[in-house]
Amino acid sequence: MKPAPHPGKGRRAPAHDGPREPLAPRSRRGERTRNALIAAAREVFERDGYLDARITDITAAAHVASGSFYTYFTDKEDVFRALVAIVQEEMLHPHLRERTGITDTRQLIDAANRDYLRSYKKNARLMALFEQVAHIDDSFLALRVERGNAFARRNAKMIRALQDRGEADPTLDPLVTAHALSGMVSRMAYSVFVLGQRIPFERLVTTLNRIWENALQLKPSADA
Amino acid sequence: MKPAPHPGKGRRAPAHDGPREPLAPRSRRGERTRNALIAAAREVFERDGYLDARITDITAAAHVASGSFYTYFTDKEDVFRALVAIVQEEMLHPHLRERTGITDTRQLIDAANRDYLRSYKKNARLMALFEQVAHIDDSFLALRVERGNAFARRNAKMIRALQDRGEADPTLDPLVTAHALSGMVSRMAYSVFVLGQRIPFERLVTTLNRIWENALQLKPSADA
Amino acid sequence: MKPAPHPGKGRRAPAHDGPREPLAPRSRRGERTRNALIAAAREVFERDGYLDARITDITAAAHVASGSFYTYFTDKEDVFRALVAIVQEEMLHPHLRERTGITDTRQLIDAANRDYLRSYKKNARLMALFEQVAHIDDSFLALRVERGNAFARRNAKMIRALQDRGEADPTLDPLVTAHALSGMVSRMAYSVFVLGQRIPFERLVTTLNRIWENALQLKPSADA
Amino acid sequence: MKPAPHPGKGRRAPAHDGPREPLAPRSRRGERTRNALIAAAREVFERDGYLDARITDITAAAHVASGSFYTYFTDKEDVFRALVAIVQEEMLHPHLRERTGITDTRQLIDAANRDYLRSYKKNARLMALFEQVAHIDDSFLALRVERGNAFARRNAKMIRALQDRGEADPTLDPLVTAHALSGMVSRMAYSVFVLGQRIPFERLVTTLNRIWENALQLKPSADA
DNA sequence: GATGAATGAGATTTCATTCAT
DNA sequence: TATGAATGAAATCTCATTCAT
Repeated sequence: MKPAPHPGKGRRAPAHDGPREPLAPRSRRGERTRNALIAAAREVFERDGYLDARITDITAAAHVASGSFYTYFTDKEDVFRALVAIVQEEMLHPHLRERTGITDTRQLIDAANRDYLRSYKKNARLMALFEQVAHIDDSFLALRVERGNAFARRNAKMIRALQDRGEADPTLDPLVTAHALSGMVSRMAYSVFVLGQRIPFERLVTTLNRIWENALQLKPSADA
Repeated sequence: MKPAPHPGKGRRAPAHDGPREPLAPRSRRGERTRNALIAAAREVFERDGYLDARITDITAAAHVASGSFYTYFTDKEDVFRALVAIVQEEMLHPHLRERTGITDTRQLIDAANRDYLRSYKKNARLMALFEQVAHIDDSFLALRVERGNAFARRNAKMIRALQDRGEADPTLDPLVTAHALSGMVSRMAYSVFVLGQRIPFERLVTTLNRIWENALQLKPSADA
Repeated sequence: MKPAPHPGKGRRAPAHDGPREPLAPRSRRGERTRNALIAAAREVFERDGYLDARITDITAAAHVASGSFYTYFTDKEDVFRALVAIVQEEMLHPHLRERTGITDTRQLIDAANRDYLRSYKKNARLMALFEQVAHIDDSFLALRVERGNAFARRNAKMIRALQDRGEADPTLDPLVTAHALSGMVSRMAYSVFVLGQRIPFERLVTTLNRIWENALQLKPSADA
Repeated sequence: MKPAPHPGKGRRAPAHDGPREPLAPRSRRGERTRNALIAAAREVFERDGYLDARITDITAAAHVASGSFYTYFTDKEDVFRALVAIVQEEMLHPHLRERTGITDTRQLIDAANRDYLRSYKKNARLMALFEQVAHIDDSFLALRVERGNAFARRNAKMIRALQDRGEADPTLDPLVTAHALSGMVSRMAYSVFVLGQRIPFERLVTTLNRIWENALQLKPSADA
């Protein structure tokens, strides 16, 4: 029953002789408007989903005239990109490991998983949104893939180190394993926090930790 | 726009609350047309994605007048549902395990993973499509979730049995573990066959197998 | 058809349950456009009838893009409603009787009938249109009925007063009589000014007046 | 919100080189089918109204294939015409007056009104339908007008006769009066039996009779 | 910078009518 | 005669984007 007209992705010609390019705001007022639009976009996207969100919903939520949107963004994809940028900054926990001073592998795994899941849970609606958009717009998919790869590469490095020290199953392909285990965690996060799969937080963390440890065949820990 | 057309503003509401219901074809010719439409839908969906597929593209691909679509389906979602039904029937490998007579757990895991991945690879475009639609339309998401749950329940049963026989890590939560490991495999399938992550088939299978075995802490196999 | 779009099959329903509500214009320009659309609607409706009038005919007549229609109205019914509202305001002759200072019943009847018929004649095309729409859309029928009832109640009050003063046939049911006589006049107006029944205006008024007087059994007037 | 596409009245070219003309049925089977279609048409028209009735609704109600409709009728208007013809035959009360042998004017008026109202009440849905169609299709309007005129001419004759005999107000224009009073009755019938105006049958008849008598200024009856 | 009205391309959907079986 | 699938013209309605004020 969806009316669903609209040119759909990329049917419209680029038209590069068009009007003004969206600018970075120069005045303080501009700064405020731009921020209001991003906040409103987040609100509307989370509420309606990416597809059903209309530019005018966003401007309405931002208490701004519809035309003002184009002062700062070219289209929906563009605000979304800005939103992603902001949120990623918020969610960044860089060098968690080194920072916390944890050296025990088991504790490291627990800290990483726990951290990730906690953060995912807190931003569940947003994560759902990113997931949705990744399946709609290839440029965001690429982004997500790249992030996943970086993550996996880091984990692969760790696995390789453990293998070298004889602390992990040497028959595992480090990169594939890293991909698989990271993917497993993020998939479970999606299942539980977005789809509502009923698994208690603690049991989730514990089980995922254990699977990581077992999969790598870590030596039994002292406290086990 | 969910027109959701109230009982009708004024005009006495007719008995039919909408247009004629699409019926199952009664003649051989109708059967042929319906099938042509589903085949065309598959083609168009795989080519353009769910969102950009237009009804008229489908009818054009089926060499049928646009109106004929509505003889058999109510809308895009409806053909898609029909397509899913057909494909699921095609892809059904029921009781593969028991049927093959495999009893060794390691071999069972290998057979299951290998089978799943091979099938996924073969139908990659379609799987990508299903994944996309699940992120767009909640009713399809529910379908996918349910399928995943059924799968996980089956695997959980197997894990529990192994634990009871002392062949698997007894500290693992069977259902959560099943979910996690199944999810891991399907996520990797998506990464490799849809997103094009470059991992050779054999290495993929082997690594996933090994992760399963390790995660469950299976006793070393005889041939290892 | 009242699309009456159910909550939406699957996709999470957005907050807006349909498109944007048409708003009252906020700028002078908007005011002008809205008025142009109503004027154009009147023109097109009178020319083509309600059923054959297309939205695009209206926007074309208003020299406006088709989409602009939906800035102010939801659909054909909606403009029609606006048109009715405007015309009713134009045609309102409130308290005509008291205002004119006429006290003689006969003169009052004559003034009322004459006034009504003159006005009907002047707006004949519009009246025909209203009549047509009342037979197509129940909500407009209800409107017309209500108006008729109000009218009849007023006349019934007058009849009752005359009966109380012994100046009218006491055996008549005031309300039924009022309904019947009012209906008679408006029906004749329709016959003559819309259908083109060939009766000279003066003879029409005189005869209807006389029927009213006779029906009520008014005492003969002095000038008769 | 009505989808409302369709060519609308008379937009399509006549296309006189088209397919077969609808024929009168030659076989007994054909006779049955045609009758079934008319009966079904009545049912559907009464249920959904003329505008919302679809050809396929009629064929469905008649348990006949959609194509069969065109064996007997050219379009919706055509079945409707056939329906009218049949119903008029059913409703014909010819020469009521002479038949009943009533000579007293008052009794004649009562018999005529009573008869008309009773019949109207019995066929209310159909009368509503005819009324609706008259406002939609000019050819049916003409029909109704002609019927009204014939009726009025007959009544006018009677009025003239009464005037000549000194039994009715000589200042009344007979034809206009006849039109007005007949119209009044049929309008009231519509109000009460179609629109549901709550007036008891007997009071309705009595009041209308009295208005007729008064309007004509009949001499007081013997039994009054 | 902000406003908000105007634009218009384009997909969906209906159902009367035809015609091959 | 009957069947019922196929046809296809046409109108509605949406909303991203522009631009005059």
